[in-house]
Amino acid sequence: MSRATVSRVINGVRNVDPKLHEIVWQAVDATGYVPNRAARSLVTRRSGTVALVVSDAVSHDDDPFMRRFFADPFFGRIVGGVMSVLRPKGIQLALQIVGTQQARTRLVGDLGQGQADGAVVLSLHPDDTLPQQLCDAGIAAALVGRPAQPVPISYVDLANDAGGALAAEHLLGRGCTRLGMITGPAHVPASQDRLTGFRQALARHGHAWFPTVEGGFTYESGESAMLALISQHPGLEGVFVANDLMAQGALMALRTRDVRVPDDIAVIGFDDSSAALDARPQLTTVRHPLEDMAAETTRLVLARIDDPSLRVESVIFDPKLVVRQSA
Amino acid sequence: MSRATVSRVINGVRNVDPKLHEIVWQAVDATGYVPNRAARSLVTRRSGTVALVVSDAVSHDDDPFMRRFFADPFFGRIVGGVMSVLRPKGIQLALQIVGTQQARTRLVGDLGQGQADGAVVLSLHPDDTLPQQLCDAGIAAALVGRPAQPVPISYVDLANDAGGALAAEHLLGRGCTRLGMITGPAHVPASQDRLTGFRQALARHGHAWFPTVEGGFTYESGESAMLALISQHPGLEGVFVANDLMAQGALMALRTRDVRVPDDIAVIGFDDSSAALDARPQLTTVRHPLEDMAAETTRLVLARIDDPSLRVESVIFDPKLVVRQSA
DNA sequence: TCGCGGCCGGGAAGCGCTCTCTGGGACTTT
DNA sequence: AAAGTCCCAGAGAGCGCTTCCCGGCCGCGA
Repeated sequence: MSRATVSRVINGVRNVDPKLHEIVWQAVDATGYVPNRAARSLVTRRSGTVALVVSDAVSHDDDPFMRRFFADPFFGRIVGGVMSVLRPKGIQLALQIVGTQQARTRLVGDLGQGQADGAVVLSLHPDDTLPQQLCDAGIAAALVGRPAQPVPISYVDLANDAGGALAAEHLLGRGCTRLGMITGPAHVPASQDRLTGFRQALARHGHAWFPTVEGGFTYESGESAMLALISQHPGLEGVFVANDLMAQGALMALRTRDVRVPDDIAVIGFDDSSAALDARPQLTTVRHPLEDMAAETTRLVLARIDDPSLRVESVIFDPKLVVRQSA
Repeated sequence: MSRATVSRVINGVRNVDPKLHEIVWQAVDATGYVPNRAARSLVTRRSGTVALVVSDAVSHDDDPFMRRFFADPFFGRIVGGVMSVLRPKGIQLALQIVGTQQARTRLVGDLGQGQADGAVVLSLHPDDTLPQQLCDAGIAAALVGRPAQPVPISYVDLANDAGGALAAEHLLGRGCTRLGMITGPAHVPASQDRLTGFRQALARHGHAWFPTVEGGFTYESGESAMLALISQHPGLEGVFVANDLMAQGALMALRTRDVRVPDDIAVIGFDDSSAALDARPQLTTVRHPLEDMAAETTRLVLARIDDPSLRVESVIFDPKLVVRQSA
């Protein structure tokens, strides 16, 4: 029997005599034959791999930021989401971290040459050029989170502003009138949107202004932000915190000041991460379906690999409020 | 100029005329040439890839365990450690999750055939057959954490028992006499070792027995374990908790009972994860250098790829006590 | 019975690269 | 000056696979 026939059977193309078909599979099982991926890639010009690219401005791995980044559930949840769609299809995941401009250019070259068929991109830097480069090179790619600058590339994002609005409505619905917010870093798009949504919802209800303190998405920054907030604005009844980790810190701050939650001050977090469940009282929070979003991003990439002529697409997920004890 | 010469220049073999050398690199820069990885792999039989394999008994990705696993810093920290040694060498990381026995067999086949040059393995299941399979197939691999069953495969582990001893000595050194422990799941080797080390150190100081409660490495289990511990053993002066997350929960439990830490009860955690810094008071804990260990595991794999005749090796890291506020 | 059309299997090319082998040029040695 | 030596560039094979193309076989219709 010729290699050609075997190849046809294994790839399931064209009608091959069922008897031969059977014989081939038996032989494969018996000998434990595994096709050589490199050889196959060489001729099909497909690698059967999707890259998960983390693009940042950090060049060395021992950088504390990178350490934090990997230790943060954010990264793992995205990996989990991507894997959940790749695994059933037998597609490989290759992880790529690019910090320098040189690395970015190199990555685009490698990708363009077929190292991976497509890329799921996490662009962490506000003026990251990677999305544009990917786009120019015609690589099947999609971002998790909207690009900081307008680039014709597919992406999946969360309606962060709607999440902020959800928090506002809930707080208002509880009867809290004097509200405040602990925001994320001002330069992060998601932070901005959460603030905007919260602000607009309050404005619709006639609340023209509310105090804010900027945090850094860390436990400690949430703690100190809350301390600052309550000392400067003693009458506060409700606080929206831009992520759960900060909210957990905020809760601790309130506890040390003997402020009861939610009776004295109601607190709403954002993300519905494990920190929300680990906080006491458990956090009422806005659910950020990161796994689902990463999965959807991956599907977008896969679709584009199948049909490169597909137009650029964006999918916006709606956040949901998860009511627990803190508000 | 022939392809052979170009190949030699790019791979830096043999003495090539410096002038030609220069010309080639100029041409490469000018045309943006990127070597085809598949073609290169085909002939060199090297993929330039190392796989990070997570081997577990879970077959579907939506499994809550897998979700937890990815969201846990454990996974990310290992990825970070592996990347830190792979990245400078330009080696790719391919992520593989294998849940079923079939997937394991398939993985070994793929690896044996050259899909990756080696594997860093996270074996999560006590009677996982993967280490043995990898070993039988002669694949360059090493485990993070010792194998549950004796298998001639390289691994990197932490001297968990020494960590337990460190905690015991510190607690004793503070003058705490009536000690207790919140352990991890009994079937996890690392849990057992931490308990054993703690017990033996106490025994050396004449403490024949101490109360223990088994937890599940989660915040909530730490919280309820601590509640159980102090209600059953009111005179406790110090508690060793088998990981930081449980310790954080334990701290919260003590706080709700108005037990002062460390004055009434001293608490020591394990891992030195972000939970240790986010706890109030900040946790005194045993540092688990997971990134460094993952990096070392990767180096072991790389060494074995370079020289398959290398003998099986194990590297045991020593834990260090990080003294903060809780003990 | 012969011719034609439709399928199925095999031959062979070739994907892009590395590497051995060989030829030739330059330099050294006798 | 001739022969030997050494080193560098090019020719070409071949890695393992897919796929185009073609030949042959079978079935159906005339």
